[in-house]
Amino acid sequence: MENETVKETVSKNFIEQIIEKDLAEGKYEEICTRFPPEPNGYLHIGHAKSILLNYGLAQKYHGKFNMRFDDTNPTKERVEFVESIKEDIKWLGADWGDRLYFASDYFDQMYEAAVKLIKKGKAFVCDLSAEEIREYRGTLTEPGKESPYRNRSVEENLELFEKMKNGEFEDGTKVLRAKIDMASPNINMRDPVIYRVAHMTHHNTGDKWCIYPMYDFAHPIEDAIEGVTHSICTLEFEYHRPLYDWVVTELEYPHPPKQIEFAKLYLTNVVTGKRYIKKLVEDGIVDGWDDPRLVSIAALRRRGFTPESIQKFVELCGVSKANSSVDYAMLEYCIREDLKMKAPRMMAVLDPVKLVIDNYPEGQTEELEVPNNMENPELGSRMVPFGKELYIEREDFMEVPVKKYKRLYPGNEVRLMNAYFVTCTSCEKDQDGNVTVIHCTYDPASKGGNSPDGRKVKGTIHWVCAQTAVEAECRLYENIVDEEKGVYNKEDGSLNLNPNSLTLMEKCYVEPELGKAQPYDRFQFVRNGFFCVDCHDTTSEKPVFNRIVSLKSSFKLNP
RNA sequence: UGGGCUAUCGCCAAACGGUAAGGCAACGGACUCUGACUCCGUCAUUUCAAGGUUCGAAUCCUUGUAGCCCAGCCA
Repeated sequence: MENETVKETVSKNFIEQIIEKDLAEGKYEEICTRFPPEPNGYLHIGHAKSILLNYGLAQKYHGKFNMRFDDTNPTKERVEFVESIKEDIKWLGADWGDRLYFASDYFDQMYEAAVKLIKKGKAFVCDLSAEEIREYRGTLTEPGKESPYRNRSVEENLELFEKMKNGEFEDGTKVLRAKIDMASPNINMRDPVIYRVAHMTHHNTGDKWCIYPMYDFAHPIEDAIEGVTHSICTLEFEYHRPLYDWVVTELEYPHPPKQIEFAKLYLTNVVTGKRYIKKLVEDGIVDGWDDPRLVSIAALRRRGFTPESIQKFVELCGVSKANSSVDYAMLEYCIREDLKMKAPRMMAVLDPVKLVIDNYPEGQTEELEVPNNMENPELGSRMVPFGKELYIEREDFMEVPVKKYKRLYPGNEVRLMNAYFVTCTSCEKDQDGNVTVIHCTYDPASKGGNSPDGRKVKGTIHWVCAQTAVEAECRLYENIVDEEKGVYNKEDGSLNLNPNSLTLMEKCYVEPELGKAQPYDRFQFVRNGFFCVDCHDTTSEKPVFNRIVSLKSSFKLNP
């Protein structure tokens, strides 16, 4: 509700500057952007940048945002992907309203556009094979040769193209090419193929067509038909822009759209890129497209990231034309920032060891009221059971403390969070020297976590009551930091390690309240990080928590 | 070696000829019932390099250097 216009003076990115200039010059009355994925895979964090950028621009300048499936190549596309893409975009918060389109719905218009080019003498049917076309194209340093079919008459081209459409030719035997310039230094302009024959069932148009337009021809037409004003795409299409412009010019669209390119988003230490994620999935290195170790939108969602955190992240990354790789720490910052006030702060012991309070009455239990989020009273409070035997984090006890250690060690007094002060008296160990039980005494006067005599303790540790604790499984994902060799080996194309290392903590104890948590519920586990209930393993008796992100710590137990 | 694009702190990224924003990370310190959070402080005399123009250059000019992209009937 509040319009805290503290709005930091965020500088405008270069696309916003272009749009504002166009608007100021009256070039367009209203802008229109679009997100045009090919339904050939799942969306990932990189797409989020494009989606949120296009959607955000439309919002900011009170324009329109189109959702369009660029489904011009049936060999790669599946309906399964169009559904997942729609779901992911909705989840991210981009609302296309009723502006959902399919490039395949424009096939008739594209066909007519091709006929128009033929009639203008700007396109011709070519009989060269794929290999021959490649040979004729020339190289990066040498100009190409003109196709022997380049000078067919308009009538012949028209007739041949119609026959292509009617299925009279086999796949690969004929293509329609734009007639531009075989000597152009820009290879994209060397009579590019704009229509190919492919006898294949399309997910949307079925068997109606056996010829399909190429991206370079189809895309500008799609944009023009929809009234897109700013067609924002990634850098690799920059060199295609002359062709984009050629198409809209030759087709004589009254208000041609304009292509603008920006740099893709890369994240350090993770696998971005549809191709590589796909490979990890297909090779069985991960469980599926939504394996929480991935950075696909589905995976981030399952891991527990919020749409808000991703919006914030994309906003923070900015938009430019410089290839760059954003530090994963930035994403972590965004999710911590978002969940800090929203998530209840609960107690869970991931690596438990038993703590016995020797002077606590045998058989006694009590319930303590604990605030759900000390910094956000709106989240209320809960009752947490307490008893003689508790579990605490193994890490919170050291028989021989290291310097500066302020948690539990023989003789030291600490606070059990929101409960009592306890002083460690001794510990029991097994034959291997592992601590099995820690003994302590408590100060009944310190109930609630403060001593009436005003004495202070240095450390506060978290705990769960052994008798009422719920067993759970926690999955810790640790991002690989300072790992310069990365995940993908460019030399041999191999993927040598997971984007995040995974540690399974199978015997965790959580407070009873957490046992009731539902999929997607998010919590901060005191001193451990932010966790989210996994949405998959609902069959399991034990709740499963995915760690979204750990908490920062300036104290290292093992330096 | 043809063409297109890009170079500003460890990582993103502003600055549009007027004297290098901001965020992340890092590092100090304060605070703390989470070694978290919060708070305060430090962090580019210099913008890939070298020349030049100018009272004045990250911005303009020259010449280099490095990286990315393009030779699919993929998008």
